[in-house]
Amino acid sequence: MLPNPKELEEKLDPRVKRTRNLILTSFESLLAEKGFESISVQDVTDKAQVNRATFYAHFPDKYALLDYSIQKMFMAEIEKRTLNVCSYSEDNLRNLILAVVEFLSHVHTGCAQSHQQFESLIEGTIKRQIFDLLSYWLRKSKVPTEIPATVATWAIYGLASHYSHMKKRPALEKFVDEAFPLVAVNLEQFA
Amino acid sequence: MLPNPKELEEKLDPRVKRTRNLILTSFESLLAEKGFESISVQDVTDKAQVNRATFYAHFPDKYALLDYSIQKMFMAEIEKRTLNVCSYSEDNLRNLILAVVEFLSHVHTGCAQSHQQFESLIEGTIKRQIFDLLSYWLRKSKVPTEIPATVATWAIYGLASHYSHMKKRPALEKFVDEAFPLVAVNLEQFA
DNA sequence: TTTCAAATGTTGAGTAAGCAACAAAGGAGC
DNA sequence: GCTCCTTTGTTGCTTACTCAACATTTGAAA
Repeated sequence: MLPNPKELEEKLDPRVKRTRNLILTSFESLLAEKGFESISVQDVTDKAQVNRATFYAHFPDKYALLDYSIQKMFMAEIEKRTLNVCSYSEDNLRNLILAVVEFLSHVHTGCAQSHQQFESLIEGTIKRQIFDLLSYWLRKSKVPTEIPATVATWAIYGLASHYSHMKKRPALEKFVDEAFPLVAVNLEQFA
Repeated sequence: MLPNPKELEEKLDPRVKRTRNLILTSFESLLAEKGFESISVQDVTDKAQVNRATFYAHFPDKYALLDYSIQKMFMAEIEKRTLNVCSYSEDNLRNLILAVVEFLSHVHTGCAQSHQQFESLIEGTIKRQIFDLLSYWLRKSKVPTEIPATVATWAIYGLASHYSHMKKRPALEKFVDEAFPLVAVNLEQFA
């Protein structure tokens, strides 16, 4: 179920793809300039050179746009490591942790401001993505995966959030090496 | 009459502006890769991500597109020097010669191949632009300007063409200094 | 508190772009 | 000559985008 959104969006009307990209690009460049809350739909459509009514034809509001944007960026991080076309293994799990950490760090450096509101929106979106990915990895399992996937999801996000907020960040590799076993233990039955 | 095409095109439907820009950008990047004759309308619309039928809604054929492209690029060169909002003076004339020389040189370096066919299409377009500009410069004259403007137009283009085809080009300033009086003499009655 | 400007969503009618299918015109190779 | 394939323009129908106008909501200043 997971590795296919590509096919879907490639069959979209070219105008739709173009418009969404214009909106997305505009939004991401605005995020680099100022805080999410101070960005208006006007701002986005002005910079994208798209009519405001068109925006609402694609997104219910700017929160949906943030969600969409986060999803796309995170997915890119996942696909870069081909974690979207595989199953559970310790190695993949380690890479997933790395991906989440790098993604969150990237968000914190790339966005002008990130208030609590903003961060928790991201948190929800990313945790959903992680959970879906883990569920996909464990899809062949004969035992229920919901609980272990949930635990792992929260643990991974928590680790990444912690790391990206640390004042003195340790080396990435070292940090992941230390944290990894604590997550892996919850999933070792699927290895 | 001359300095206003801006206003006109700023009132265009945003979709039209967007589409024309996509087509134009695609075309200019293709010109940098291969010869004009070997570029098909397909090539242009593929790279522009625009439907082929849409192309024909904007341009009769690829020759019209070339014309449009040359006009825009040349106009940019003219506007950069604010030669579109002034009247005849020796100084402006010198700058015009410089602009044409630089434009033609730019074309010869920026385009992959330029056959005779291609060059004469450009020649026609540019000469029309030069002539219109000179006519605009002389618009307040009480005597007929057609003949002198024609002579100057051909002279200027000829100089630029000559320069941009030279094997060993002399310094630009030196060349223009030498050529300038020969053109100016035809227009000195308007100074 | 009141006021006022700015942002949010929504609507209906007009216009541009996409698409598939077509006839016709080269151009390359046999 | 012929075939085959590509490119060229064109068309009718569908879908997406634009625009102006509207009623609400929000937030900041008076």
